[in-house]
Amino acid sequence: MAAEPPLAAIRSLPSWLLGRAAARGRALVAEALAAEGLKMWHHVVLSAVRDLAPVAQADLGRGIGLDPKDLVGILNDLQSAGLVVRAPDPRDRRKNAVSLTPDGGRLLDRCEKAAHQANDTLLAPLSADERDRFMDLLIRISGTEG
Amino acid sequence: MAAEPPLAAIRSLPSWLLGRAAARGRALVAEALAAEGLKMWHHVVLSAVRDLAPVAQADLGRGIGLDPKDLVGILNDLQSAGLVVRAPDPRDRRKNAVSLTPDGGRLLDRCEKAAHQANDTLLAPLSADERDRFMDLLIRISGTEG
DNA sequence: TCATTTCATTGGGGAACCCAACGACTTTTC
DNA sequence: GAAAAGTCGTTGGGTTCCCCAATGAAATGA
Repeated sequence: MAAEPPLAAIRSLPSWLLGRAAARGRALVAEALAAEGLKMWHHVVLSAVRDLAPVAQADLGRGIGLDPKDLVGILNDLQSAGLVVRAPDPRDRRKNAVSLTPDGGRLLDRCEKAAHQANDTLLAPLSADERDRFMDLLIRISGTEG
Repeated sequence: MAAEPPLAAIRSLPSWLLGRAAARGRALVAEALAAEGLKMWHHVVLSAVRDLAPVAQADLGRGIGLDPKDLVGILNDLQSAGLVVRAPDPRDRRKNAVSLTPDGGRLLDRCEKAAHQANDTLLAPLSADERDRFMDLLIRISGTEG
């Protein structure tokens, strides 16, 4: 029963540390993407569209865990900027087939570079070996592999 | 250059996984604390007050990284519920000396139990050894040790 | 004395997250 | 082939977290 330093009760909670680390990561990535004029979700959607195109909005949202409501706004932004196109799906007229434009592909490349740099900064305190280990643990905790 | 599975570009970003894991942790803790009628920040402030009392609001906010503006609202809630008291500091009349009431202490105990259970659920996929390792890495990434 | 700083408080706001309901359209089922 | 049930994109609402600017009161240092 050693005397705990002040604030240890909160600071030693995994959920607390996770929140702080995530906030730091978010801030670093947001700062990096701001140079391209994009938010985090713009980048995420852009990347998912490249991987899945042509894809319906509902499938897109499910793939990245984004609410359909919020996806509408993101796609409006991306389409206005000419990074993405929505085309009616002839096989199912309820659907929009979302695809990447050449401009969107180029911007995505730059975003990925920026995001990777931000993540390098985030993980700077860790060795390469520790980063691998960290990612492995993170994947198992995040519930992403379902 | 093995073909990456779809969505790997985003899902393999540490900042992305960190965000998902933190969201899961937040949800688990929020659910646990809801049984006591408290939000995450109520619990955090309550815990910090116990460790630091009597403490000025500004010091409290700095200790847990909470904006002074938001701290006002949290303390209003806690004081209305009789969990915390604000007393003018005779040595510096600008300050409010915040302290815990007996009720606040009892509720905090219950909150800590609930929060620990939620964190056990969060870390359930990890062995005890891996949890220690994960926490160590997390501390170094979160920028909390400054 | 007076300039600077810190205090608690009020104001506003951006961004991530989630839920309910709608018209248009599809598929299923009788 | 018509009604039922489900899905699509969209619009509406809402909560939580995180940060900045400005105020009046009070302390501090020159």
